[in-house]
Amino acid sequence: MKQKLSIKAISELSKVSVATVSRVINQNGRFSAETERRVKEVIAQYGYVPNMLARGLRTNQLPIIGIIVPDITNEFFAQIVLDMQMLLFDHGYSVTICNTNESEELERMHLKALGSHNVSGLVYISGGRGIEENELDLPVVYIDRRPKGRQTTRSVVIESDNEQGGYLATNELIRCGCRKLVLLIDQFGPSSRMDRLRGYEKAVHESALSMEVSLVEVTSVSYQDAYDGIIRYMDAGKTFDGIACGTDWMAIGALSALRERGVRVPQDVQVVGFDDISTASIFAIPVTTIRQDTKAMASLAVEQMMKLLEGLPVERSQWILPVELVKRSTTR
Amino acid sequence: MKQKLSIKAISELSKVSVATVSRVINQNGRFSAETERRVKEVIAQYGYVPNMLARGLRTNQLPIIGIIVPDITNEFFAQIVLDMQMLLFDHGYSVTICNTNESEELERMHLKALGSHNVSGLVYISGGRGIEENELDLPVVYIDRRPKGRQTTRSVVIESDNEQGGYLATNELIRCGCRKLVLLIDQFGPSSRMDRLRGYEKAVHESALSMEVSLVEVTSVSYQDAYDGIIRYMDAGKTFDGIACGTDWMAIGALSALRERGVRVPQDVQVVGFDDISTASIFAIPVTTIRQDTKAMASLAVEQMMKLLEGLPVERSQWILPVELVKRSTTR
DNA sequence: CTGAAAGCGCTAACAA
DNA sequence: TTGTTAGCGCTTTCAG
Repeated sequence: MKQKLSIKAISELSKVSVATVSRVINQNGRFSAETERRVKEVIAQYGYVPNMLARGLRTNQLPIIGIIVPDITNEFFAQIVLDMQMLLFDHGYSVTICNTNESEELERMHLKALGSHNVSGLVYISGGRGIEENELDLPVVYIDRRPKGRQTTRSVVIESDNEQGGYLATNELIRCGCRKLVLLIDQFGPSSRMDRLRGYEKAVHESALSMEVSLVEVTSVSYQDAYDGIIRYMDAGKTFDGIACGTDWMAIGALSALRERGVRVPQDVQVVGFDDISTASIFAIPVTTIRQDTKAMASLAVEQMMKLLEGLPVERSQWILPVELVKRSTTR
Repeated sequence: MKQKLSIKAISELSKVSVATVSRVINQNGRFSAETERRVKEVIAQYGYVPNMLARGLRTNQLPIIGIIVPDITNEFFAQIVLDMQMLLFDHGYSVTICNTNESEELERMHLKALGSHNVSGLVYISGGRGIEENELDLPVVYIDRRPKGRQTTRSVVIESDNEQGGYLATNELIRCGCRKLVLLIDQFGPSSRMDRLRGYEKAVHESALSMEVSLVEVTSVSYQDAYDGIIRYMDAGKTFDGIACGTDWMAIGALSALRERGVRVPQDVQVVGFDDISTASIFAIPVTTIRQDTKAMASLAVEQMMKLLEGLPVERSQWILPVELVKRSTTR
């Protein structure tokens, strides 16, 4: 097996001290052009790769970013994770994924593990309690959620304009003639969902029409819970003509429930989702939804993370990205 | 900020040597019950967490498993990754995800990075060239692909019974009356797709009917490529009455193409997918497909990985998991 | 500009 | 049963 070389081996091969090799590798300190050339040559020739553990032990950190996410199976999250992973890789960082399944217990344990691995930074995607001041002194980028407590100094929040999204969604329904709205959300409700709610209400308020609005709260953002929730709601004899959903999968669950009960969409009831995952566009009735710009979120997240890592000032600690209504067939 | 304690601090606090603390933590060597109690108490009280980097530097490995996957955005892969991450976590391992985007270049670079981080093992999900003998001396579990070269000693292959899957798919089409089949696959074709092809052929052969079979090769397993492929095929004037697809997203792309051209499913053309991702079940026409048991794959993968890590013998180096036909509405 | 040497936190001989 | 100590491979003073 290809024996791994140490910096010592390289130093001997290139007739300089390990200190100098280290300097060349990290491009700090001084060294002559000639030395640099020789060292680099040896490194290239033998395919030397520095041992990150040893380096990490000295510097107290590894070029790894921990990503904490509720469920990588959710396309919306997966998309962000994918993009971040690729971008971070270009900066020389690896990522380690921690699925929390929305469990705070698991989150805490993951946090501990990440700490013991001396990761350089953390990305929190949606949900969870967030990191507390002084718990782990790391740069943190929050995506799609605001931490509960006060925001720590070395952290940045990135989210879509959820309020505007909620507003656009509700507005679309109202504009298309809905007067009895259902807001379908999960009861867990991180900040992003709360913001959407505010947008819903703002739109209703602004319309100045006599509207009826009710909240249907379900356990999770899953297809199944949404489906069950709407079935139950209908079976309780409630009527409505529009549903604004917290996520696309919820919208799809709701649509399935409506189909199950023979309700026509968009004639009898209109529906708007949120996120714009690919399934939304190819569903039986392509779903009108609010698109979040996952690519922009990922690249902004990485950009800000790099600044935090380098100790550079960040322009702002909260970023709000625009959203967009994608009109398809579940609204008239 | 909560100062991180070292093993030395713990040893002083509990009035024993660092060696003893290490013994207690790793539960090896000998120590009295009383000592153990005291050390454990101190550890618990101060919330001490061992520094994995230092440990890794000594032992030459970190409790991290690298997962190499083409695209985490694909639900089929995401599901396996999610389950493995959870299971591995229970064994004290973290995972780091490497998206290769099907690029061998990226794969090679990831491999290098993983090596420099001294990961304990590797999981290869679908695609890529695989690890070569003596390239990196690690336990490797391959899922949904067989390595190209000779299988290294410390490796295990886990895959669905793809041939049987192909057979079931084609058989279903034939049984439902199809006589002019299209096999829609991606030209990249890792081993799994080749096996499916063999299954397709076997079914055709066995039927002893006069069948017409043609291959439509597309660039990738994406929705769009499948859609384009079928549109192009139809526009070239070709006719057919059944399509067996390499993946569910391909099936969904094909179905969209058929709808676009006004072809009725399953009356005029019948379609079978592969994988059984959730979108398949809620598509406009719920897709008949071959279900792969991702949960079983993930848990078997982790189980085998643990054996390899512990140097235990593995019962077998190749595992083939059963698949299942899920009949829905794209076949009669 | 370069080298010698200390030490990051831990494990594993080797002694006691 | 426990303690002492030598590194693992690297970075980083401190001298030269």
